[in-house]
Amino acid sequence: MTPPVTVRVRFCPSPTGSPHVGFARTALYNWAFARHHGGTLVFRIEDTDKERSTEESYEAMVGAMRWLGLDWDEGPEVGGPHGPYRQSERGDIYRDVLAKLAASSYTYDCFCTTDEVAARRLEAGSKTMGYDGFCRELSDAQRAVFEAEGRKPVVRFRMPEGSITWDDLVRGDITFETEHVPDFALCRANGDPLYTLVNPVDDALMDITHVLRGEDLLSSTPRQIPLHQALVDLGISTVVPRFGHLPFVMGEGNKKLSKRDPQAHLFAYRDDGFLPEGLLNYLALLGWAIAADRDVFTMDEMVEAFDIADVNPNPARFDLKKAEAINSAHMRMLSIEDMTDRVLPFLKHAGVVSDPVGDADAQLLEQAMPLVAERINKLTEAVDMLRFLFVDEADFAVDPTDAEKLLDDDGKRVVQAAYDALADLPEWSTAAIQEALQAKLVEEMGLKPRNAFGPVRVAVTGRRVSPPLFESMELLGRERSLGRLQRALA
RNA sequence: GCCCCGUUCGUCUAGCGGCCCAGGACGCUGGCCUCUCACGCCGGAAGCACGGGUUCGAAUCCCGUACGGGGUACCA
Repeated sequence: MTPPVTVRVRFCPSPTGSPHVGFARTALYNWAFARHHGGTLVFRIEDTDKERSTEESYEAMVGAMRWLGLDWDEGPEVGGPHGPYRQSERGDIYRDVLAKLAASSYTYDCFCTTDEVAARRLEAGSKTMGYDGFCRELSDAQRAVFEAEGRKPVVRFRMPEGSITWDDLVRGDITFETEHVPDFALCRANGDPLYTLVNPVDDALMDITHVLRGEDLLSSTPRQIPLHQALVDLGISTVVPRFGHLPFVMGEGNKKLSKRDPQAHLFAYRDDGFLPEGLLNYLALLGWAIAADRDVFTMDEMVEAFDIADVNPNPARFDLKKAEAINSAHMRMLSIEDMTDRVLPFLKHAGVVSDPVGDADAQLLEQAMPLVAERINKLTEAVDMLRFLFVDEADFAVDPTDAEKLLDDDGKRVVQAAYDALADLPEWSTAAIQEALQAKLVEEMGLKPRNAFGPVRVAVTGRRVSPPLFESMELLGRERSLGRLQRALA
């Protein structure tokens, strides 16, 4: 199933709150679909809900897309021929479309209050919820009565008779009987347009060909298709887009990942040291597979292989462990230079190096990164791994728990022996250090390697977990290394 | 209540009628490697929700049931 070459998709979050992982997954699939087909990705901001939309959230949405590296062809900051791309700036457009719709009686004014509708339903014992069409065929006289009462109408779409069927890109044929789809409101009584109007209208006006969105919007599709058809009929647009409804990303338990869930926040992963490409790769796996026996891939590879028809319709649970494992695979794909660049902000933030970083520290970092690159799974892990190299001697501290475990009396004897072996070492190199310690601690004292080097490691790096010991000591230098050994004996 | 969607190892998935007494990954687990950690390598346990059909043959198609999810707003 090859879509036309003129693929145009959109990603249109509402700027309410902080972007979450579902946001990223939907953005990713739209992006991959657009790129795969050489199409256009429109980034639109759905901020018609003035109560909940915030500028801060808008900035976060744009920032999230930038961090993820998902670029868009039309939208905020890049413009485009169908702007503006924030719905709060498109009021005139919606008013105009609403007027055209009303003139062709696709819509009607409805004066009912929510309470009245509910009361009628109760009385009739009706099984269907939603609006009952009371104002569909209002006479001028009835209308006049309502207006005399000072009522302001909402505008409702007149749902056609029959059924609505579409071939969902993810799920295949889906049919709704329109008797189960009540006439819905397109704008508030005060004239403010609602999502129900604005979303399909913008898709139509922006020539969107494929709508890929969350499963939660599936039941709004039977309302949107007739509206699109009305817009085509009125010459406002030319085609009804195709729809594809993506499965949810679920959290713990079996609930859709909600914004209140701490695990849901996208920036939490950024701050935790995830690589955007690692997170994206993991998110892609939640509903799509590149091959039967493979799950680590680059975004280029995803673009090449992505087919919306392969997307799995059932909801997927977010698994942090696997996300970390995938991220770790991407960490190992990074060059040392690249990883260094990405680790640097975390080192600065933790105060391990100054900002901007000094020449000496930069050089030390360059030498140290190869030692840690293979043993960290997230960028943040470099901080604890490297701190001992950069810290001032006065501020150097040994982890109390590790000290208690390894720097007991036996441990101190080992450290003393290590000091003796190294004090007069003619050449301070990894090989020489290793040779000297090996000879003294292992061969002479008969210690097992892990028991020999453990106490030394804690004394020198401050932790039981560190980069390789001998290399670390070389980088630290003779004076600081010996100083720390001595300090551990105190 | 009504409408819609979904259901393969604990989790994410491959599978689109015979290649499957179901493959991969994460996790778990036994071992190897090893100066810690991490990486890497070898092995193991673990799954087609249930019941009917259709068919020579079903994880794959159809129908029910159960369970899960979504919608049912002058939110998006």
